[in-house]
Amino acid sequence: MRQTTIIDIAKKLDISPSTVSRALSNHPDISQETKARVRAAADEMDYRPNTIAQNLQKKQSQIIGVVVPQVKHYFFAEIMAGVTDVAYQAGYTVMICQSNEDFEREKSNIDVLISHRVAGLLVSVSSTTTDCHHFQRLVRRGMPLVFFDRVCDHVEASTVVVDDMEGAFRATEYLIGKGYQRIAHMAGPPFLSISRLRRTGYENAMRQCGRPVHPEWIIQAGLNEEDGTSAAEAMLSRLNPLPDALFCVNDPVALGAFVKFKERGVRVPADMALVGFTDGPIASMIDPALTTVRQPAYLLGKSAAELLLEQIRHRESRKNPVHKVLKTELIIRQSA
Amino acid sequence: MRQTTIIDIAKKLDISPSTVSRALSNHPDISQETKARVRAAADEMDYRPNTIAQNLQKKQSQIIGVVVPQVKHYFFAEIMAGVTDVAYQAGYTVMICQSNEDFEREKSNIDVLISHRVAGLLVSVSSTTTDCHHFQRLVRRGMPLVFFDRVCDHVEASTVVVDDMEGAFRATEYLIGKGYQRIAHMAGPPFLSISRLRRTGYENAMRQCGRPVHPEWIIQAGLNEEDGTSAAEAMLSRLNPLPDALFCVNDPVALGAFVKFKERGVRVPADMALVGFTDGPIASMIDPALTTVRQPAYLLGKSAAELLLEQIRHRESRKNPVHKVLKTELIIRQSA
DNA sequence: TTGAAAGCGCTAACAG
DNA sequence: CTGTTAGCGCTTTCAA
Repeated sequence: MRQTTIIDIAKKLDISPSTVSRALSNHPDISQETKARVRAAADEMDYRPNTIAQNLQKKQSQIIGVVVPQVKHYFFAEIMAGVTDVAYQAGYTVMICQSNEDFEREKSNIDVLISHRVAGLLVSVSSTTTDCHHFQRLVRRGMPLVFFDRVCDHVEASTVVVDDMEGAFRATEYLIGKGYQRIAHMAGPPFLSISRLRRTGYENAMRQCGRPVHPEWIIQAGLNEEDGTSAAEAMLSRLNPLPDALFCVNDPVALGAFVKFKERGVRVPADMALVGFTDGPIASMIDPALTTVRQPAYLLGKSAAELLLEQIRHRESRKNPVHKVLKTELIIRQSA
Repeated sequence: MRQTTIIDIAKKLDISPSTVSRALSNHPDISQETKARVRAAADEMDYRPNTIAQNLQKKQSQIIGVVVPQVKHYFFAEIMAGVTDVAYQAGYTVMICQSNEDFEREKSNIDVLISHRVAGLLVSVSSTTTDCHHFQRLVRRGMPLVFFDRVCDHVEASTVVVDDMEGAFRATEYLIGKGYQRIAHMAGPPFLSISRLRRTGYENAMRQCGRPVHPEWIIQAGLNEEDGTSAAEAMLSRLNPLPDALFCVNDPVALGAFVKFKERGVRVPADMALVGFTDGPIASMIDPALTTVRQPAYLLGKSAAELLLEQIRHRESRKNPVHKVLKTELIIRQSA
């Protein structure tokens, strides 16, 4: 598609391209009359500035690069909404890549975004990411970078997360307070910060209340519904006596377990209390409704984007990483 | 962030930038030895090609622009997953904008994407979009453009949609076959193609089975859960006798109505059969599980992206818009 | 097999 | 107030 350029306008008006450029950017030096003529011509010729050329010249773009594990997960989709809104307000556009929880793809996504000379990077690492050296290099070279939700330790970058440990602690504490005796935990992929923190929150609450932490009560699962279902299957066949309460690393896993329990006639909450983490749109819709830890997803995306913009605009802020922790809230419903 | 350029490499190796460029793109003219040296240096210096410069030179980018009403809606998030995957495979990146169902923002999104000289555009129009002239202009000027799900009539662009009318027809037909007597419909925003088609499908099924189409049985709603809730509220207070079945424009609306029914003691399906459209992740989780028309969201995104790539790569295909219609499937569960 | 030079569209000194 | 010029990083003729 052939687009009108500043030169086309200049020719038509018989003035120089620089005058057109200045007129378009409302430079004070240019006369009102010229500005008016230029604007009229630009309008008529359907001129759209070539951001590519502008960016090349300015040696940086107004693009925010985002890498998420899976766009379709409600949690990330909601975060994206926050990011996109903030970016739009600030005149930035977002370029989005999904890693599909694959480390290699994550690296290649980053490369692509770097090649596009994005102004900054927003990333939530994949569950298979164990090596964070490429992030360290980026930061060292001055690339504005903010991790959200799933962070890389040992990287001097700003982060925005929720109080995973605290949220998990409160949820477990709540179950203990309700008198449940055998409280199990379905944990997420071990390398992920969120998995570790939530698990630790669970363990701390147990210990602090004088409960033993039985290793067999910690069931390794993933992050998806299927993982919850299969982990529940395993739990049902292996544990005797069965736990009477289950705190899951996130909603999807809790929902997967819920489905299995229903299928097997395990009543929630009578036989098994159930608590999730996220408070996605499904939580309140199931019966019994899911007790869960609410994460402010939109706000998380918004904050991450704001932090990144701050870093993009102020070089110094890059040196002082900020670690923002958003409050979660235990939403008590019928499942526990 | 200062990035290594082709010139840095050239200086270091004491050869010309053009040689470096050619070596990097594996040009046959360059000797193996030079190529090896260049590649080694590029690696060592952590060189990343400047896509902006490449694009400026090629006068087009490897970016696909996407405009959706709301990224956080499951349906669109899933579509995005399809788009993103296809784009990644083909070496394209996706730039995403959300219109938030606002016509002005939609236009401004398009402007931004055009300014970035995207290779093509994928759009699902907002519910407030009634004027499609800007799209017509784009197409006339040769911009590859594919509408998905929500299309603009009278624009010579390719489209990928599901068989909305057919899906709605089958759903309604099913309700009739089950013996329901007073089948109502909650319709979406009137300007949207999907709203009109689904409504028509409902009406056609009613007529074809010799049922009268009572205007008061068609309740105007929106597309979100809140809309379903308030529409149900209105229905409950205004209609007497109450319908005994309700076909909704989409899942969220059905879910919103479901919540209201539960609250008011209207039993589903005993007092009111309920059918949705989409088959999002909530549908199967509620109790009774929602009977709904399944839309292949991921496939829709994938097809739209493929169609767009085709148009980007082959000029001629732009002249012959393709209209792809994906099959839906009636998923029968317990709510009807 | 390699180098020099021009140009993609735009901005910003510098000059007038 | 406006024009000239150079240059952002890269590719690509045209020459050598």
